[in-house]
Amino acid sequence: MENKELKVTARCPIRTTSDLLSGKWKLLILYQLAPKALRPSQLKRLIPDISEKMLNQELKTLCDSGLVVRYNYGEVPPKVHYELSAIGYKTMPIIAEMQSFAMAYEEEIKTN
Amino acid sequence: MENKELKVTARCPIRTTSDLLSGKWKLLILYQLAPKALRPSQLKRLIPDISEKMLNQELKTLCDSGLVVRYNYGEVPPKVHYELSAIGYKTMPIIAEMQSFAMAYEEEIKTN
DNA sequence: TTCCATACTTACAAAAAGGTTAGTACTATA
DNA sequence: TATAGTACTAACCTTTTTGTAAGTATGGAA
Repeated sequence: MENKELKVTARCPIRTTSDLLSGKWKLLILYQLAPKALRPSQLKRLIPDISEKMLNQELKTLCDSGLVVRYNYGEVPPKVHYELSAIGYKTMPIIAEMQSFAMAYEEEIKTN
Repeated sequence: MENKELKVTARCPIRTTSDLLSGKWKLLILYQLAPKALRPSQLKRLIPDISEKMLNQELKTLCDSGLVVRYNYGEVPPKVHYELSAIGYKTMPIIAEMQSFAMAYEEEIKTN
C-alpha cells in the first residue's frame, strides 16, 4: 500500500527555489543581469526603487548562492560588475513563465 | 533615440506574479490543489508544517486573487473544499520550472 | 577646495510576515 | 458525558524583511 500523496515542506524543490529567489528584489536583479553584466550603479538606475542597502545585500546573497558572479576590476576608485552564472541563467525560464502568467492574469481580471 | 533598457519595479509582470505568489506557503498550496480539490483538513495533512492560521489566511488571499475557488457544501458540521481556478492552473508551468531549476541547482552545488 | 561619483558598510527603525494560543459552534463517536 | 473532528476567527507576540540615514575611502572635475 503506497502513499501517493506528496507531503511538502522541509526540503522540496519548490521550497529550495523559492528560498533562493525570495524577496522583493532578487528576480528583478537577475532579470536585469540577463542581457549583460552590469555595475552596481547601472543596476540602481534600472531598478530605481531599490535602496542602496537592499541592492548590496541582495547582490551579496545572490553571489553567495552562486546565481551571480562578482567581477572586480581592481581599480581605484572601485570598479566592479555583476553577471549571471551558468546556473543563474537557468532562472530565466521561471521568469519567462512568471511574465506570461502575469499577462494571462491581467487579461483574466480585465474580463472578469 | 530609443531607450532599450527596461526599467523595472512598480507594475511589471515579474512584480505582479511575485506579489500573487509571495510568501512561504502559496505555491505549496497551489501545488497540492492541482491534482484534485481538497478540504482544509486534507491540505493541513499534506503540508504538516503550516499553521492553521496561515493555511486559512493564505487560502483566503488565494481566493481573493482568483487563483483558488472555495466550494461550500452547506452542511453541518461545516464542509468545504478548495480547488484551482482556470487561472490558478496557469501557475503550474511556473512551479514546474521552479522544480526543474531546483534539480539543476542541487546538481550544481553537489559538483561545486 | 568643494562637489560628485565610485562601491560599500553600519546602526537604527518601521513594516510585513509568520507563529502560538485560545475560542466559536456544531456533530459524531467512544 | 467526555473527546475528537469539522472550519474558522481573533488577540498577541516574535521574527524576518525592508527602508532610512549616515559614514568609509578614493579620485577626478568644476
